[in-house]
Amino acid sequence: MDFSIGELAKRTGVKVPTIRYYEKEGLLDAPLRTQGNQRRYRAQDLDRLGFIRHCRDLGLPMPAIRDLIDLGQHPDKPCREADRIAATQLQSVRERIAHLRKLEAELERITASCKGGHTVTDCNVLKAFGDHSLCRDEHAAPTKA
Amino acid sequence: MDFSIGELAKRTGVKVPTIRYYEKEGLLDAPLRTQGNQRRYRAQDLDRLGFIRHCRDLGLPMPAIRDLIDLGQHPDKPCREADRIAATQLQSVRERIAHLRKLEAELERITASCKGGHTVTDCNVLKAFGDHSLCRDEHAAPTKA
DNA sequence: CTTGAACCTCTAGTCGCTATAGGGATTACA
DNA sequence: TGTAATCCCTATAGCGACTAGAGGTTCAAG
Repeated sequence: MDFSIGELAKRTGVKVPTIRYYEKEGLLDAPLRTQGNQRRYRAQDLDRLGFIRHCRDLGLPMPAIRDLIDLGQHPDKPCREADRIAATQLQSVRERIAHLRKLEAELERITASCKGGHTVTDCNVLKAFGDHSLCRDEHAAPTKA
Repeated sequence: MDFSIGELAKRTGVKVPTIRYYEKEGLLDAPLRTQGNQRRYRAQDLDRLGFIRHCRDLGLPMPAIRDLIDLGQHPDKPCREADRIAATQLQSVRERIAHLRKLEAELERITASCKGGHTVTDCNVLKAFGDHSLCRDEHAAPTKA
């Protein structure tokens, strides 16, 4: 019926300190304790932690997960908000991909410029790292919105 | 000839506290100071900071930048190391892209599952966030090597 | 000579954990 | 019942790469 934090960790693949951290951050409810002050969890905590873990794997930041959990507690609310969170995350993922693809292109160009020139003095790689004007594109990190 | 930290910031687009941080971390040499203890920079510092900034824009972690700078100070060394750093970074960028593309696919699927079902009770988006078995692929974050 | 902008150092906060220290609880087995 | 192994507890500090703020000093222009 009840199980320890170690059991919960084993069943979900989430590490023990991380579980305690989620509790402190309010993503997991504080569970009952034994007389000796140890946490004892139930099936519903397993579900909740599985939800959190999947959201984290999908890259959602913790405030977004908090919002989704709150939403899950109010079954009558419209699910527009959940959809908005998913869409926002999708957009952010796409922006990060776009940025990384530019980096990929520049880094390809930079590594290709190494003709085995042997010493640092005439090293195109070092030159390329130093000089943005050699780049085809802008590629500065996006100011996170 | 010499200029202040604010000037250096303006010319490179790197913020003043960040410049001080780079100095503390050993990426920038400690510059000369005025009698009143204010930093005064020269052209070479501008070049160095430009190099650092471009590397950061390309996503290089600070230890890699440190290595490149060290390398630049020893013109006789082979540039193999610089090439290796670039190649490593390229690989890491490619891995991150691969991961994000999986997330993108799952998030597309999740957002598409919202048929405007109106309330949370029958919200496919929330279900999808909670249940990895609905996903087509593995998409957990890669354990960073 | 005064004003106001720019500078100084130091500390703490960001995010999502992870690691460690220094202890107490539980469980399995003899 | 004793004891040893393994678990669990709290609290604090660290990661990377900055950013923000407090509280005080110096510089440059008028």
